[in-house]
Amino acid sequence: MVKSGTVGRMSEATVIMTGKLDPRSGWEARSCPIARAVEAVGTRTAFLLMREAFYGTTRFDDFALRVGVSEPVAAARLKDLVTAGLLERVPYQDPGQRRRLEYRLTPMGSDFFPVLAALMRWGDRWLGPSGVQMRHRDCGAEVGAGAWCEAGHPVAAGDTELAGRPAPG
Amino acid sequence: MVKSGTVGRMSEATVIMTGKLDPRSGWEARSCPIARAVEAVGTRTAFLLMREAFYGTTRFDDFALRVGVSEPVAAARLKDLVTAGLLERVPYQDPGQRRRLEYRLTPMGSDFFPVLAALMRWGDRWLGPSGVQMRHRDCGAEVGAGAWCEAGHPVAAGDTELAGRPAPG
DNA sequence: CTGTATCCCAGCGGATACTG
DNA sequence: CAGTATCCGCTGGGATACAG
Repeated sequence: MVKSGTVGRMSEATVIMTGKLDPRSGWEARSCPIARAVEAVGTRTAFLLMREAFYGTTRFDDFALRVGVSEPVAAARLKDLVTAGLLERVPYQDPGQRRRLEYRLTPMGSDFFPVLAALMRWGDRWLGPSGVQMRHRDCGAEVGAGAWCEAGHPVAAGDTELAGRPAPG
Repeated sequence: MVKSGTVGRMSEATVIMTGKLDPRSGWEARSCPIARAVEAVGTRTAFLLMREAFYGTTRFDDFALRVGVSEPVAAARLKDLVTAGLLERVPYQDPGQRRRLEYRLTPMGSDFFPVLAALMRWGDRWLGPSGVQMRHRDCGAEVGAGAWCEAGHPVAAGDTELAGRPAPG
């Protein structure tokens, strides 16, 4: 989000890169990639806008309508996402039409896809089937998401060890 | 979040399952698994609490300290996560100590792991290396995350087709 | 069609104080 | 150690109106 505020008192010096977070646990802002990722994307609405982008939405109106937020909110969150580098506004021109701008995923934004895929799979599994299916265009098989180690093993929660994390407390 | 509010005006009848969202796009609350997943987890803080749970944190104080939120906030979000079914409070007793409660991941919560893994990988790749490494306990290899289809192909953004989504607009 | 400006409300979160 | 109670400010978000 790269915004000020939200976390009450904190010196400017503690704000690194994507920002803020508590001096008590220096861990947060400096190191934790999850914290930084959530921070970079922003709010719930931003997540949904990213979803729309993956679904192929490019026009402002469609973003607002399909995500179900008001125009001012859509404008603000889209701007945030552009600032964060996940989306970009590119001009285009349909034949015979005037010049327009559309929102498109940057490489950084495109690479966010596994997060959305993982969320989709989890939601379908634990919150009841949604009736929505995502298929691989090339082969038609359904798309899943998960974690694995570089040796190729699937990795579940608890199968991991962390290194490089600052001592807690 | 399973909370009221936030979305201004909307009849109770439109609130389905995990809640709220705009009647304009019936799609939201009913179908979109991503919207429901984000909704179920809740806020930024809830994400970070889930991260801590995966890192092995079980005690209230540690959650508050390591996530960097005040006790009231930690209490509220942890309660939400328990209500949502991601965490559970289980009693335990160390020898010679009094009875305690600890927060533990439910199966539903454990299965959220791929989302966190994907966020971690994305954060490290696009927001700069964090210095944190997650390794597979069994083999020591680093853990990644991504999407693939059931035929085994890796799937990137744009390689997908959606089915079952209500017509937008 | 693609936004911006303004006003208002409500939830999240910080701080402090207090209980078991 | 594990919370709860209270107060208060900030940001996100809805609604409406207006602009390029």
